[in-house]
Amino acid sequence: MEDVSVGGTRERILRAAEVLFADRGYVGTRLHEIAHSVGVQKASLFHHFASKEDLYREVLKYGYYETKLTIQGALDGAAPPLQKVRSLVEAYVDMVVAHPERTKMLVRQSLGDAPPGPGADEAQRVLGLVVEFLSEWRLATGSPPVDVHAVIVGVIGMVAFFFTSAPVLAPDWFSDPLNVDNVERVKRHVTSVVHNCLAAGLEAPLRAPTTAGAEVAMA
Amino acid sequence: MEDVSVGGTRERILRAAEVLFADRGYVGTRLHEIAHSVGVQKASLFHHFASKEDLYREVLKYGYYETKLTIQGALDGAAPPLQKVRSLVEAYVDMVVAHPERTKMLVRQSLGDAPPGPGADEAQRVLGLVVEFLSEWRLATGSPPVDVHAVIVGVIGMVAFFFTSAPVLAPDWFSDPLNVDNVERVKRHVTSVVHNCLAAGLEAPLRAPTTAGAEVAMA
DNA sequence: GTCTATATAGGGATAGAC
DNA sequence: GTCTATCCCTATATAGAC
Repeated sequence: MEDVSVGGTRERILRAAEVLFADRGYVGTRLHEIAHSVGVQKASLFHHFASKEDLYREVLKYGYYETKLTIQGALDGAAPPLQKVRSLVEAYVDMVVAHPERTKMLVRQSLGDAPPGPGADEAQRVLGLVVEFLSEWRLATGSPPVDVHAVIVGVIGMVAFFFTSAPVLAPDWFSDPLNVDNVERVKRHVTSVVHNCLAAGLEAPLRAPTTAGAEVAMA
Repeated sequence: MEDVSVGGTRERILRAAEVLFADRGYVGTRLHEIAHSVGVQKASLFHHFASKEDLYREVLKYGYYETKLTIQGALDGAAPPLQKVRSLVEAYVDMVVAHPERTKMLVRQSLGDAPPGPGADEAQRVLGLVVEFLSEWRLATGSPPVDVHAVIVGVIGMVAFFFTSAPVLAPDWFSDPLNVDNVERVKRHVTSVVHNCLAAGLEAPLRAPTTAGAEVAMA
């Protein structure tokens, strides 16, 4: 998988397409706009990609690839499991913050926006990594029968919703998804939820640090 | 606000449009499909609605209206607050299950799918109802400084994601959003999360009934 | 109030010069 | 590898008969 972060017209197209696909959806995005955003003519796109659908799939593939890297990175290493859970949440949130478009695209994809393609399989494989980790750990520690899938899918939904939909739904409270305070607030909340779910039956249930700053006035 | 559940061509158009808009998004939905689904000719739609955009807004307006009714219904009455919280979650989940299309549409809307219109204001007003209820209750009970907005927005995101995206993301675990077991599982999980968040500092932290049936094998 | 027929526009994709 | 010009199709919307 090639690095998309530097030069090359092909790469610049991919990056521009990601933003636009995320913002307007597959059908809502016009090739004209992508081309304009890159600074080339529409016809030039067809030299690099066979079709709009092909371009979309390439963008999506790269998104899944990096997501998988992020998750695996947090899962590898020898840290104690409970610490890993925290790293996982942090890494995931950081990735969402760093690439909001990508997350928006994945949400759209899961709404059934575009040609299914190979995307679904890839997503399930990434999900499987986390499920496996949590399941094994849960069995090892003998924590009560938590619905591991529910925890994970719930977290993905929560985080995605915070950064993609909350600015529209609750602009007075969460106007800027890139704001550092907002990011910290989400991390704290999500970590707290996960810990409560997983440690629900343990001796000393972990709580996320409940800072007073978490309090926010009504709009 | 007229009742949409019975006869009338206009009403049948609204219902068909809701399903299609939810499934394919605003741009992805063709007026031809809506007409075909109702069993009339495309041109007839323009007798009932001024434009595609007008039709979309009408559908959306009705969705917000019923959502508001649901929330208010759960909030009214004299039940003890902690019980109300549970009713709120149940009522919300039930509504999502009863009208998956509506929820999908609202998620799409919050992704920025369509002409903003009056929708955003309406959504914020509904959200405000819940924020107010939880905030007042939290102050009264003196529970620790929870981020009320985070809890609510998180729950909305979780539930929406379970029923709209999970079937695509984790089909082996959550293939059928209408399955009774799945619905119960979601309710249990969400209620548990909310209780843990709100009762985090109370004397006897409430836990949702953790049935053994919640456990699910890896796919 | 619903139909058939048509106007008008825009989007994806191709041809072929440079 | 990028451009201009163009083909072809589909989508929204309108006109006007019944």
